[in-house]
Amino acid sequence: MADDAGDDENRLIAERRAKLAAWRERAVAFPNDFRRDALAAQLLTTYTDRDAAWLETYPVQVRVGGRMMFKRVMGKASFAKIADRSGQIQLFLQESTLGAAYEEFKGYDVGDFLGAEGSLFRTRTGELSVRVERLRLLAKSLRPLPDKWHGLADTELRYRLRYVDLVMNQASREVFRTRTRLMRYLRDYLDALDFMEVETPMMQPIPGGAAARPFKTHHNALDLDMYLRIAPELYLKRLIVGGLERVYEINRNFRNEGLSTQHNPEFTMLELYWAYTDYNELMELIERLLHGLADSLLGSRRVSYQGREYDLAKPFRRVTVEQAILDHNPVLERAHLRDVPYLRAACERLGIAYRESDGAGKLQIEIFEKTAEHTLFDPTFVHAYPTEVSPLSRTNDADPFLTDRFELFLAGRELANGFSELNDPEDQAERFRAQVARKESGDDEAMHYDADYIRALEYGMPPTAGLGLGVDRLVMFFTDSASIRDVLLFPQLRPEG
RNA sequence: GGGUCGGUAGCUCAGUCGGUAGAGCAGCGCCCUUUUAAGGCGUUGGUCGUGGGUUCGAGCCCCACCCGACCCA
Repeated sequence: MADDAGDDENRLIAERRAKLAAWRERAVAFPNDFRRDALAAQLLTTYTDRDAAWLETYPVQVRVGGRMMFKRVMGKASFAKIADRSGQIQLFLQESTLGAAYEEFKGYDVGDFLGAEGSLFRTRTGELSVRVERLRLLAKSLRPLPDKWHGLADTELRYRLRYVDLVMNQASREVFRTRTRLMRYLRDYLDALDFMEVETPMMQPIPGGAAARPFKTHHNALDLDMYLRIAPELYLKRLIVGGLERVYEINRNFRNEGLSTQHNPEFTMLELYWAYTDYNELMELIERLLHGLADSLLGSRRVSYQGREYDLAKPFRRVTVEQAILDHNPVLERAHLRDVPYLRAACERLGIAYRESDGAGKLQIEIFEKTAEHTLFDPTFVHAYPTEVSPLSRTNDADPFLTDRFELFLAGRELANGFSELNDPEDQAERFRAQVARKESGDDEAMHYDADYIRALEYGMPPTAGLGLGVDRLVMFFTDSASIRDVLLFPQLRPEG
């Protein structure tokens, strides 16, 4: 195997290889004819109330299998524990019943996969165990597992050797179980509201739907440059044009940006589009959704995250962008919040770099992000976003400087972004042209002009509201994880040196 | 990109003032038929992240780089 070229073929591995080579001489080394009839946790639960006497009177024969996590040889009898997907159960092995197989067992290593058949009993200390009558080696492990007491603690190794992390760390397995349950809940919730789950292109000729730098790739047969999507938004709204009315997609987006505890180049978003509603209804939807998630995942609406208590049962606070800026910048005056020179001066005081082409809306958002965003711990809907930074959002009827848009902040981070959709094709075309102008002035996160999307809008899109929700951040919150890498099975890391 | 901290045996970690690289677990050998981080006796195992430098002598001091964690931009 390629991975062994120059690998640390140390003595521990060499010893196990020698055992495997010897084992191949006298048996099918990797058999696949053993079948289990029970799981560890299932047995522990089922017989929890059965004492030693009962188990002697009514023998229960079981076949269990799993990875040996523990091995203790005491002369002519031994204990071992095997782990299956449900948990661990102890095996008790005796030379007197196993004969030659007992000698073989003494050569097995922690990490090996075993299949065992026998009857349940309780040890002197009351632990439910299997008195093994037949034992088989199902698969040899060549590499030693980490210390059984300390486990795998090194953060880097936990990410790089996730398979070992999952073997050793119950807490890690639990995070990913919760992640799966959370995604299941999102789907069930939306399906019950008659939403339709769809899949749209991840490879796009024009990357759209967000302000971000894309990954670029190339299709050879078409000789076409393509991009990994930064958002599915423009495709999902084409489906609203097509009459599907309620659609959602849960899948990966790709953004060619830095790595951090909050950012992975590929991350999971839920986007949903809901015709004949507006952004106010989305805020209500997301509040109910978070209630349901808390109830379902934790059984409580009080959530402890990174040492801080959150009460999701309280109504989420609502504040406009401009009010949030004023709250955190007492020196600024409302009357001047849309004056470009005034805002530029404020940016300079705050050490915020800006472009000549930045208007009042863009400058406002820069100030908001620098001064207010990280302070928004309790769930907070910030709404009334400037039109300038919301090229896909519907303009507010009363104040065209603003759009009908909100973002939800939780634990000092953006969690969701929603708005009433811009379904006026002429307004949208104008917004795209403004984005292209920004791009030409050097903003490489500005959007492209998507002519097919304009064409779709020209066929007519019903009034609609749309929401994007960062699933990884949601999982972080509900699993009390500090880093996005803790909730991704295989986070992006630099290649091994 | 900047700052702080870290990288020593398979794993978890010590390593004093610069003076022969250590422990526990795992492994190997022996003893042990109800263990619970079992116990007893013995024992193997090191590119001290990488490359330079200073020094009689570097895990330790200096420089550069690699990888990671955290904070900041």
